[in-house]
Amino acid sequence: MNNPNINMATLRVACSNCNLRELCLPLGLSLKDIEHLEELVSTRKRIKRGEALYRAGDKFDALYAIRLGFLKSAVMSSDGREQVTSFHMSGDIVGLDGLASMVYSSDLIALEDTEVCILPFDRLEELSQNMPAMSLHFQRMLSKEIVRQNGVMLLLGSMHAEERLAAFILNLSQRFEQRGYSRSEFVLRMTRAEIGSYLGLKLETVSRVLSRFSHDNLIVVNQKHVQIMDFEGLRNIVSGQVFVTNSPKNATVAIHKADAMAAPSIDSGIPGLR
Amino acid sequence: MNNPNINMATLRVACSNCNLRELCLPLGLSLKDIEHLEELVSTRKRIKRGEALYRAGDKFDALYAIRLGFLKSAVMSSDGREQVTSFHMSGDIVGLDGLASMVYSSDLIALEDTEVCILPFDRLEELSQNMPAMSLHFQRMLSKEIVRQNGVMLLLGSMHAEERLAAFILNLSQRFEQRGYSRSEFVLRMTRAEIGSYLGLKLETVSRVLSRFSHDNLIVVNQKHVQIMDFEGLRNIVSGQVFVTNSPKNATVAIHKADAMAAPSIDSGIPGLR
DNA sequence: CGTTTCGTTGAAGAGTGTCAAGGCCAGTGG
DNA sequence: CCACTGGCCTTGACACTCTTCAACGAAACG
Repeated sequence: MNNPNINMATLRVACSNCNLRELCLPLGLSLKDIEHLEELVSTRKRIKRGEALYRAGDKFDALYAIRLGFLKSAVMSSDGREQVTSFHMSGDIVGLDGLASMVYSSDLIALEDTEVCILPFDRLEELSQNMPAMSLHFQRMLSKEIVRQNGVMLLLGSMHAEERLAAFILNLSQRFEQRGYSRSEFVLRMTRAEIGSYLGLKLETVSRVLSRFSHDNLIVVNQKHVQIMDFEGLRNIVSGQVFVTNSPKNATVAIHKADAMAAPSIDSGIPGLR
Repeated sequence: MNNPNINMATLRVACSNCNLRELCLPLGLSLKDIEHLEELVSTRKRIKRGEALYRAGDKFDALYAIRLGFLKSAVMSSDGREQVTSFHMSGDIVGLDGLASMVYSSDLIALEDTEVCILPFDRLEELSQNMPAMSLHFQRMLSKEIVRQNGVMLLLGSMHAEERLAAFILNLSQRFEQRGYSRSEFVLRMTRAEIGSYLGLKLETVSRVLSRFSHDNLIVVNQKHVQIMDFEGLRNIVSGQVFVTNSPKNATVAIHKADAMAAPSIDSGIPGLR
């Protein structure tokens, strides 16, 4: 759009200055390590809303660190149904699925204008060899994604619509908070249909459940704008204790369950997963 | 049980002789590499049916290569619901979820008496540094697991009970075949409830759908024994073209869809995923 | 300002879940 | 060897959640 020269200049990377550093880099890197890294991260790239950063079947040649924006990953079934497998925001690293067979296995689509840092894979490979900390960090990221997906499988496999949506909202809230935004008020970048695909629900169900939450004063919804009014209430729904639609179950039981929930140690980051 | 000395002796590892090598090792390792590897793989371990190799919250200190047997991974929701996230058989590497935070995030339970090779993590780390091929192979395994889980999410998020079970049976069949067993006749090592948990269904639904498949001559079921009679029929169900219960949909459309299905290139190994 | 996409809501129906009863099988102990 | 037990599987009837179909309103876009 603008003069490409100016773009290239302004887009030169500086991981050391990047305020997303804590999100995508391992802790305790030396200055020298970071210099190495800045050689790796060659350039940035901008994707407009609706465009794909890559598509299933494209040759895998890079990972991407999201600087700004919002994207979805999705896979397609043989008969054309789309399944959104995750939503990504600033600080996330995407493209991890491409490593398996050197071909991306999912589509990555920008839900709003997005800017990413390109991490070319061949240089990443070199770097891993010279920098054990980097290699380990990379493996951790992959493993974290596996753990996250375990949480989604739990959600898809054993939760009701209300639990899924409560968990979804709380998870988004948490991620916004980590990035310095409000945890209680944010704008959904995806459509109801995309939320539904991610949660294994139809868009009408998503809309209805959000309305129900709104009616019960758990949240305020206005199209894409969401404000959380009652975190505790949402958490109770995730734990499968309260169903806003039906007669409230035995309150004593609910409290006992809440106690039980306080105990577990591991925080998966996915509401509802122990 | 037996004399532990004898056990230790017979249990000394020999990756070079192991007939599962192609499954768990990267191709093109030098003899020297393999020698290194055999230092890594210290000992084996036996787990009896019903026992856990590890549990969520246990300190992560090793990966395991399954030599013989059958296991399930499962995560638990805060209110006690179990979600089976995968079934593992010989040649699989398990424990990948532990790397993320150095603590396993799932339970790994043997569904039959099982024998595994222990890959202590500290030695794996060393090895990765001296052996780039190993490090890359390891990253690929992690990425493959991510791709597999994408397939499961597709299944859980957008398929009907019959499609899920057809996909499940075909996937098992394929994995048995890869290991030299019959692809058309095998024994399920897991219960209906465990299949249901994995597929996001109740055990009664699993039972009913299997009965329906049996009634339609797609398979023969006798408790845990399954024989596939009609692969094509199962594949059609996965593609969402045929529903055995209902009136057959427009046949022409089905054929068109089948054509569309033939085109895509990537084989995810998960029936139904492009 | 028209067109399109997106979101909400209602009514009816399909697909699974729930509850319950009974059968099959392996293991155990008399 | 047989009866008993407990776990697993099957099947039916009914309830319920979610989907489907449809209509309409609101926002976004060119």
